[in-house]
Amino acid sequence: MSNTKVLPLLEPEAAEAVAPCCPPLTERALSAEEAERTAAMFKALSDPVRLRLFSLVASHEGGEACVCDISDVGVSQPTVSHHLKKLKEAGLLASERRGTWVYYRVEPSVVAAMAQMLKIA
Amino acid sequence: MSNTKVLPLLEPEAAEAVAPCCPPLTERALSAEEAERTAAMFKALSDPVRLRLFSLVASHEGGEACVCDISDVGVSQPTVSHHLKKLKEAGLLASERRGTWVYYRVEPSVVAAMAQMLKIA
DNA sequence: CACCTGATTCGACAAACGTCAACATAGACA
DNA sequence: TGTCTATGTTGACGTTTGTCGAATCAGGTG
Repeated sequence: MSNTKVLPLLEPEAAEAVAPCCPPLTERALSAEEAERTAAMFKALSDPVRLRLFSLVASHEGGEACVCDISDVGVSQPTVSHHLKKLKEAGLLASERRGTWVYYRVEPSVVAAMAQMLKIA
Repeated sequence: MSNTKVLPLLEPEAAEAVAPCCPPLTERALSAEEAERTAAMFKALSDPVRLRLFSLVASHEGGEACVCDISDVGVSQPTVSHHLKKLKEAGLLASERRGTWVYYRVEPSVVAAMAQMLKIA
């Protein structure tokens, strides 16, 4: 196939959309588009396996973890890869290959935006 | 179905599921059961329509809203009812019938628990 | 009582999702 | 070069989810 394909590291659209998107949910009602974008972030954490993977990365020393360190969550390796991809597409994780292994780390600003929305009262 | 400790303010089911579940995700990795319970809460907010309904209730004056006040989110009324039920089952909303109308309000402790999990350093 | 309005439940269907086995790709090393 | 290990991708399958129309329930009013 083509060797000039674009790497979906962190789509500029997602990066821009997430940062200024989120007033606290008590402040005002969300528009349809805001709800669409925001729901996508929550959906990324709505699966038990994904949530475990995310917590494994988030709680790992150094703030990042190799896939090999977090693959023991009770599903097959392709499934782990699939979930990590979803977390990456949602902007919650970033990945980087260093030699043999691929490391994932949390994208703090996106998670902070989610937390801010849940600032009730 | 009832377990050891139940907070008086919450439905037994919801209190059981939510109360002791949530260290910050950076603190340690979630167990399978913790992830199961927690993912259910995030799943409740993972749909755009549900998220809009939730924000409509949360941002409504007095902290509660009649179904009739928030039904205009672009789906049929049975669908609205279905989503409100899901939010209630997840412990995020509580409902009360007063005469003709049914009022929904946010369950602050549950939302606070979710926010605490996203406290990323 | 009958009638009306607000809200939920039921039944059905298409779309989205999670999962796996098989295959493909990337890098290390001999 | 070839082989081995670590990740990612593909294709398929069963389950779950979101949606609606129709029916039903609940409460107020005449």
